[in-house]
Amino acid sequence: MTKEERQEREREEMRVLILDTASQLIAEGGIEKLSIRKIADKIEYSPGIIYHYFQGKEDIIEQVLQKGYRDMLTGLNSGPAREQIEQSPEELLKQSLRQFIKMSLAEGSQYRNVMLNDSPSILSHTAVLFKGAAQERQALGMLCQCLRQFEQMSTREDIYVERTAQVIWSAAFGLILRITIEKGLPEEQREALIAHYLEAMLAIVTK
Amino acid sequence: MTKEERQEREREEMRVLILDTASQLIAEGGIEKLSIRKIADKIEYSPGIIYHYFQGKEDIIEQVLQKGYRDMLTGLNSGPAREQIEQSPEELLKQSLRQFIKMSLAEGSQYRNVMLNDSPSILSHTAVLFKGAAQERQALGMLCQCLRQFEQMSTREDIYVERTAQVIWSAAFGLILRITIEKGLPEEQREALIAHYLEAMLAIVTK
DNA sequence: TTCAACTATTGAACAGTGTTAAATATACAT
DNA sequence: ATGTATATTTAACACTGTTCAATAGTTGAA
Repeated sequence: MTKEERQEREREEMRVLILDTASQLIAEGGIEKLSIRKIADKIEYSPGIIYHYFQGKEDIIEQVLQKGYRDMLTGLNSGPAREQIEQSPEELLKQSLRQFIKMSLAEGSQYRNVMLNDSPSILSHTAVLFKGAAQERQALGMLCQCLRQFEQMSTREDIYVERTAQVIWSAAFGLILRITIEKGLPEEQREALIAHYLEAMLAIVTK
Repeated sequence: MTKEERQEREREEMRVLILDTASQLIAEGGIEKLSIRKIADKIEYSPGIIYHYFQGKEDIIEQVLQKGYRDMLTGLNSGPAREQIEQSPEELLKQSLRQFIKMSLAEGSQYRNVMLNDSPSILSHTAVLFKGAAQERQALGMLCQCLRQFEQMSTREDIYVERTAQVIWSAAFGLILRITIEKGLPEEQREALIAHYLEAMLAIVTK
C-alpha cells in the first residue's frame, strides 16, 4: 500500500502548494487580484491542473480563509490558558477577548489580509471567518466556560449564557470590523476603544 | 441657461437609470453576478457608454450601496421618533436599535441583497455600509443623544458616551452579520438573540 | 442654411478572467 | 512490453472591465 500512500501524500503536497501560493498572492494584492492563472504561473504549472486538485477558485479561497481562521483560534487557545489558575474571571475574560481582537488586527494575519483592501470590496469573503463552523463553536464554548465563572451567570440557564456569549462574540467581530475599516485611527484611540469594549462586555456579565 | 439645465438633467436621468439597473441586477443575482455589460444590455446601450457616466464598476457599486445605506438610516430616523415624547430612555434605545436591526435584516433591503449571497464572498462590499461616512456619523450622533438621557451617562464625559455609542453600534453590526450568515436560524431564536442583545446593551448603559 | 463645436454613443479591440474537455505525457501493475 | 490509471498540457469557450478612435446627433453662431 506504500504506492497509494505516496500518491496520496504527493496529492496533498500539491494541494498545500496551491493553497500556500494562493495565500501568498492574497497577502500581496488582496483577494480581488487573486487568479487561477497567477497561481498556475507561480507554481509553474498550467492553469488547468488546478481543477484536478480543487473544485474551483471559490473552493481555494474558502480553504485559505478557513485555515487563517483556524490558526487564529488555536493561537487564542494556547494564549493565556496556562496561567489561568488564580486569575479572576474578569481578568480572564478581558485577556482572552483582547488577545483575540489583537490577533485579528495583527499585521500579517490572514484575517487582516482579507479585510484590508483598498477596493470597495474590502470585506470580501470575510464571512467564512465568521462562519468558520467548528472553530467558531469552539470559541463560543470557551467563552461560555469563561462566563460561567461569574457568579452572576452561575444561576442562569444554559441558553442565557450561550446567548450572552454570542452577543459578546458578535460584538467583538463588529469592533474588529470597525477598527479595520477606520484605517486612520491612531493607535491610542484604538486601544481606548478596545478597552471601552472590554469594560462594556464586563458590564453585561456582571449586571 | 435652460439648455445646460436640461442637459444636466438628462445626464442625471441616465445616471439613475444605470444605478437603478445595477441595483436591480444585484438584487437578482448578487454582487458577484453584476457586470457592466449586463447593465448595458438591460438599458439597451453599448457597454462603453457607462464610462461616460461613471468612473467604472467599483464606482457604480459604491454608489448603489451608499444609497441603500442612506435609505436605511433615514428610515431609522423617521421611525419611532415622532412618539418619543413620554418614552423612557430604555424603551427609546431598544426601539431604535431594534428597528435598525430589523431594517438591516429585512427582505429586499439593499443591505441584505449585498450580504446574502450563496458564494463564499458573502460580505463583498459590506464595508461601504459600515463606512458610510456622513450617514454613520449621523447614526452615532442619534445614538449619543439617546444615551445622554440615561442618568448613569449624564455625568460622564463626552468621549465616554461617544465610545459607548461606538461599541453599541459595532455590536449591532456584528449581530446583523451573525444573523445574516446563520441563514438557517429560526425566526424565534433570531428574535431571542436580538432581545438578548438589546438587554445586554441596556446593561452597558445602566451599569 | 451651413458650418463648426460639442456631446452622446457605438463598435471594435485589448488584456484579462474562470472553466472545460480532448489530447498527451507519465508512472504503475500485470 | 502492454494496458491502465493518473497527471499535465493545450486549446478553446464564454465571459469580464476598460479604452479609444470613429460615428451620430444636437446645439449655437455665421
